[in-house]
Amino acid sequence: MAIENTGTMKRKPTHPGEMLREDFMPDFNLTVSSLAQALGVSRQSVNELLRERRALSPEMAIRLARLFNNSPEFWLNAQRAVDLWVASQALEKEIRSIKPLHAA
Amino acid sequence: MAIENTGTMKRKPTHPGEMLREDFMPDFNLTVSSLAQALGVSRQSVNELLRERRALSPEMAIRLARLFNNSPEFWLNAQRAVDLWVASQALEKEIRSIKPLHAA
DNA sequence: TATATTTGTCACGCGTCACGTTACACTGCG
DNA sequence: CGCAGTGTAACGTGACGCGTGACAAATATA
Repeated sequence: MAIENTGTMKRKPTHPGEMLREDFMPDFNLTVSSLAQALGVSRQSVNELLRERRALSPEMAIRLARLFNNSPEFWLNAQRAVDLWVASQALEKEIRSIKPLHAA
Repeated sequence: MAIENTGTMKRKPTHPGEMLREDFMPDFNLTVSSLAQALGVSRQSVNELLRERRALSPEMAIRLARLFNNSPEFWLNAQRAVDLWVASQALEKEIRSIKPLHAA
């Protein structure tokens, strides 16, 4: 059963850049440059991703999944958790004014 | 078990706007205007979403989930499938040059 | 030690995109 | 006839992913 944590999470979820930096790059003996080259993107794209300055795009998810033999969904799940957390923080107040509907 | 279809899908997956237009709006007797008002966004945001001219943002997913009593993930799953499909089309050629790694 | 290569990071500009505002026809309904 | 509500097109804005070029520091090579 997947954990469907609907914005009620207390702490900011793990950014995909952290997973890359802490787990994948050490395990595969990769530097920023070698990873960028292996993915076919610029070093800056990888660099800013690792520093968590940008989000993981669907395109990047496909590249990573291909390189590390896992699914794009694996990477996008992590990114989505962050996006949802950030968005829920921003909407925290306004969301209360949206009143749930019941089917007609 | 969730269907993890990693970009090998033949047809373009269902856009969240179509789900809104075909299922939710009829079931809840909503117009573009009334839906926009209920969500607290402009009519154009809803309109362009329905016409599948823009993607469903995390913020919009939270609003929809609140209104219809389901999860943001429900909406973002649909959007992600579309994003992944589009991205995989664009990378179809280039992706082959990325060679999968094996753990060191 | 001196030179050359590689490393991580910054600054800049480009294209794309979600969003709000405004404005335009087209309907019904009194 | 007006008048309110419908769906949609055009415009500007801010945010963001990306590549290019440049830089200092670290590492390798002679």
